[in-house]
Amino acid sequence: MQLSSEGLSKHEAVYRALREAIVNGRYGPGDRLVLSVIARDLDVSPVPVREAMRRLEAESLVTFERNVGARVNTLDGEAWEQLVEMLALLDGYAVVRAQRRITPAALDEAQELNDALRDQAAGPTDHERVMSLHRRFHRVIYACGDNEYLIESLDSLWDRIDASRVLASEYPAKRLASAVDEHDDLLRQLRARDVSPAELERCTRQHSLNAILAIRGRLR
Amino acid sequence: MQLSSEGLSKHEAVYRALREAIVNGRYGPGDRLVLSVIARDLDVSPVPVREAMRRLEAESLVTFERNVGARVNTLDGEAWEQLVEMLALLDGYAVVRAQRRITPAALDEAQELNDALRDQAAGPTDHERVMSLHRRFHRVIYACGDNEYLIESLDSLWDRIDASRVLASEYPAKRLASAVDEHDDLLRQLRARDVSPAELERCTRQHSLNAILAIRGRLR
DNA sequence: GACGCCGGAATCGTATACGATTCGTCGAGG
DNA sequence: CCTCGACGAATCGTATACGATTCCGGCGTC
Repeated sequence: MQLSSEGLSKHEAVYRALREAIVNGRYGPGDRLVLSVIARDLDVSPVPVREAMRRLEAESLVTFERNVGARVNTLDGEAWEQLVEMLALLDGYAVVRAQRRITPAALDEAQELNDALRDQAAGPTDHERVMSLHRRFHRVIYACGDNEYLIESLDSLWDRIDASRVLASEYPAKRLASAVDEHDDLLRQLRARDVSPAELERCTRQHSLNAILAIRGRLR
Repeated sequence: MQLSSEGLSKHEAVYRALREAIVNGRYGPGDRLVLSVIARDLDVSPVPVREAMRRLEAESLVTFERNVGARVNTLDGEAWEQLVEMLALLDGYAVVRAQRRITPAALDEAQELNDALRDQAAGPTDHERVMSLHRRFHRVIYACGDNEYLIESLDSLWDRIDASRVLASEYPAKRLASAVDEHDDLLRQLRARDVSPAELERCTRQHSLNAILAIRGRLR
């Protein structure tokens, strides 16, 4: 692991490095995060590492056990579903907010990302790329919603979901194909501008909840 | 300030003490949190205090400025409205989840809290008590929703809103009276069980958004 | 052979120490 | 009297040190 050493304080650099490693799966659920090891790896003292880990703890990415140490958080099936349910809620609302504000440029960008996603669905699955495209697609729309806290919460939720590795390991190719179609529908609705907000929200929520249905039963 | 010294690690105790002080307004928005001062106050070294503050930072209750120090977060009018808008979203959903699960006991408890709130609305306003009753009312309902992350997020949102002191200083007595009536309506709807979830959600959302309307203009 | 106890290694939690940065103030020069 | 610079106090950020707790493996006993 390496520190991006651009005038950041060390705890900040450690924080970013650890977070990135957890969200991208280089540390998986249940993995131990030993202070002294990480400190040696990154060539800092344990103090800033502890600060970084406290922040990660507050974000529910890691869990501390007193006098034992920290581990990357693990989600059981139920917890995972509850998280995605919240994602569905926030995402649905973000889309409604975006409905009135979205620009043609943003619509085009989202369309491109979804087209790229469709290509991925056709070929052999590169999970990392799929997850990245998928998130970027949704994030383009969130950005139009123009509510900083909403975006922040959505990012945090996505990070926790990514960190759980459930999507990376259990997302069926078949579901991806459906998701791409649902994205197209969503963009159509946003372009048309004649869909009622309530209907748009209901529909978008369902899109997220479909991920639960597609994966339910695969966990545990 | 004092530490509740029950087998907690020191950073945990400091964290709770600081958080409580911020949410209850003993530290107000913009107040400085000087490490060495707090450490001396609580009779610990600065190290655990820093850990506690990093957690508070991650929860957006305080903001650090490098080499300068930490302050209790300040919300401008727009940020405050965005937060309450998110509260409306989550709260509305929590109520819908609670609709199917709520017990007569919970309904009674909520009714008692709202009755107490009505008493407060009549007499001279004790803001702290009003805020406490109000939160407890909503929390009883959240608990029935049975989604741990939803509850966690709602608590975190309420803490940020309380910490901003906007409600404590700007909530009009008139609005409190209306809110009490809306609470009664909500309980009626929950008891009746014949309201559609969509309608219940719309209605509950509006209840939270009314707080924005009541306060808009008073800020800044 | 199974069980429990003991001791050392690993790791955490906190205190202390100290260099680095910022901010305010005071004095000199204009 | 105002402006600018320099110095000192306050505060932060990080390293190091060390006691406390937990974990684990080996040894003795039954």
